[in-house]
Amino acid sequence: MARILITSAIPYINGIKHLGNLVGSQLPADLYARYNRMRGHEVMFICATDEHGTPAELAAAKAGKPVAEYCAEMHGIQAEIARGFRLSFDHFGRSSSERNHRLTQHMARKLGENGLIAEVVEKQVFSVADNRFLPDRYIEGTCPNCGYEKARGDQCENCTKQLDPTDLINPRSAVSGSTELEVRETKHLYLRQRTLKEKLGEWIDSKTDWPVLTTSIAKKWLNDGEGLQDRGITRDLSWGVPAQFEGAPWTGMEGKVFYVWFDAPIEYIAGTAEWADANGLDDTAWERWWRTDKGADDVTYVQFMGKDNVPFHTLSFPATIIGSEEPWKLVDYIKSFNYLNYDGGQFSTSQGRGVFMDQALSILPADYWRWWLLSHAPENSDSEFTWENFQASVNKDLADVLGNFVSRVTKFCRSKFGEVIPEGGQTDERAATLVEELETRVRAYEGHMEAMEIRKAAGELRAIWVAGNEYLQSAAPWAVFKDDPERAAAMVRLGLNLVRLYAVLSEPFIPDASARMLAAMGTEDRTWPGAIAEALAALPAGHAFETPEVLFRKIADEEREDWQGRFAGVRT
RNA sequence: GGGCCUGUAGCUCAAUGGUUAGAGCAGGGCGCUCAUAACGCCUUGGUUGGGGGUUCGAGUCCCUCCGGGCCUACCA
Repeated sequence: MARILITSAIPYINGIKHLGNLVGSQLPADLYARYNRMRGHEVMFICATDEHGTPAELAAAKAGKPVAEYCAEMHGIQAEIARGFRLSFDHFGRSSSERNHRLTQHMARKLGENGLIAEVVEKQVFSVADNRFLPDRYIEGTCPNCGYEKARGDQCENCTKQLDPTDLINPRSAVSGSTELEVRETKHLYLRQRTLKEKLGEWIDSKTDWPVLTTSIAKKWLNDGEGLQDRGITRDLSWGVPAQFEGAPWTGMEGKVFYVWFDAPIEYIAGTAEWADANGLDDTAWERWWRTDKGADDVTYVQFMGKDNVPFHTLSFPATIIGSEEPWKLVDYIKSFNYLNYDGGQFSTSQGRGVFMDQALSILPADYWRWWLLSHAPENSDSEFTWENFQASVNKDLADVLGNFVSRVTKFCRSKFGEVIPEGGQTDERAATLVEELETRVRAYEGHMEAMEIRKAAGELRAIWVAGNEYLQSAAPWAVFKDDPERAAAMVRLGLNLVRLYAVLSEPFIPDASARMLAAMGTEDRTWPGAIAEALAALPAGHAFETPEVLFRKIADEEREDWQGRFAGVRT
């Protein structure tokens, strides 16, 4: 039994995430966690909300609420939606937790003691009306290059020219529109990543099995231009982890907080501590997942994230861990994803374009989305959601191939033998052929799941479902029944056992349907199949079952057209 | 501007430099009737974005052009 630590990139607090966010981190992480639990491994699966930073403060202000209250509320909403999608976190924490405050400050202090923090005085734009320093992109003005009037301080989206906020003509605050802007001096702490460049480079080079997407982004940041740069890890904000605390080896940081990207990954650790707290366990319970001096030596740590998160997980966070010179567990494998696009364009939170997690669940149950998203996960390149494709995949794969298989087996048995696994008869060579095929396919499925080849795993699982229909078609128990009911009984017994086997194999993808299939078969036996022949004998003759309601309903053309129109425009 | 990824059948995607480029869906034909008009079998369909090169051999490696995407360090 292995011990596997899994973290999903933590979703930002300001609003409900769309399906692209879901499929880029939380959903594949959940798939992997569920699979490993099914295989009997000890799994710790942690996620949280990422609650600090300028956008959170602005979103709270817009909602007319204190930021702490706003975040608490949004955390509750996101947690509820995560449950709706059956995301099986062992704990869904908060980066604003007391645990994360303490651990973030601890890390900063260690880094300071190890000479890895520099104090830097720099100039930043301050908005008097907003009473806050503005990040570059929150300053708008006319582009000096192309004349576009809504250019941002970091870059003009019209001509793509890189800008400095002071380049802008008629600069104004993107928050309030105020033009009362001043350049002020402010002191910040910098993490001296340059010092760690060599160690980080060696570490990345040792990860030869990581996805190209992951290592190429890391290497680019490490080696491009002047190489890895030191990075500011504090901000002039009020909501966050205070950068000044008892024993901190620096002064003059009053009223400043750590940068959200400094404290967010630390929340993976703090979130595990929150898990221990929530379950009444002491520190040793979470430290055995994270401290290699306290039992985490045999842990395999896998992170899931969208490609935009990669630099922070390959460089900044490891710099924090390595720089602390404490025995924290470093990540073993990073699975990164490209983006999911929506019907020819991008999902857009600001424009309300695309399907958001709450809307998705209001239309169809979680399994429908889980299946489509996972079987189309953007592993190698950006992929695209279209309603036609969604409808076709769900109807064919879930309703016709799997759902109808369960339906035809159970209903045939009910009408000929009653709702009990029938006895008697022998299976023939067709059954042997099926067992042989499943043996190969199940092992291939396991291989893909272990390698986190999600689309390939989905394809293999589907082929396993199809094999059941092929068997029934060639065995034709409905014809055999007419003059040899016992032989038909053996075929049906096999078919009903296939339903149980499919429930077990499919659990990571479609947990609700899996549970319904097991319930219908009247069993709680979720044993992962070793030898297929044995697994197909789990339900003995005489065992009672129930004929389930339709497992997956089909999506009608009119529904699809309705949804297509509903999610094209601006969210109301 | 720079870096990386990407372009394969109508659609979504596969193919350690090695037979005749494969699947699923859609399309066509046949079969079956247990089942959610479902299932099974057979089948049409490709100058692998264009051009050049390396190689006994290129979807794959190199150059170039065209198209799409991401990142580019103060959004997260």
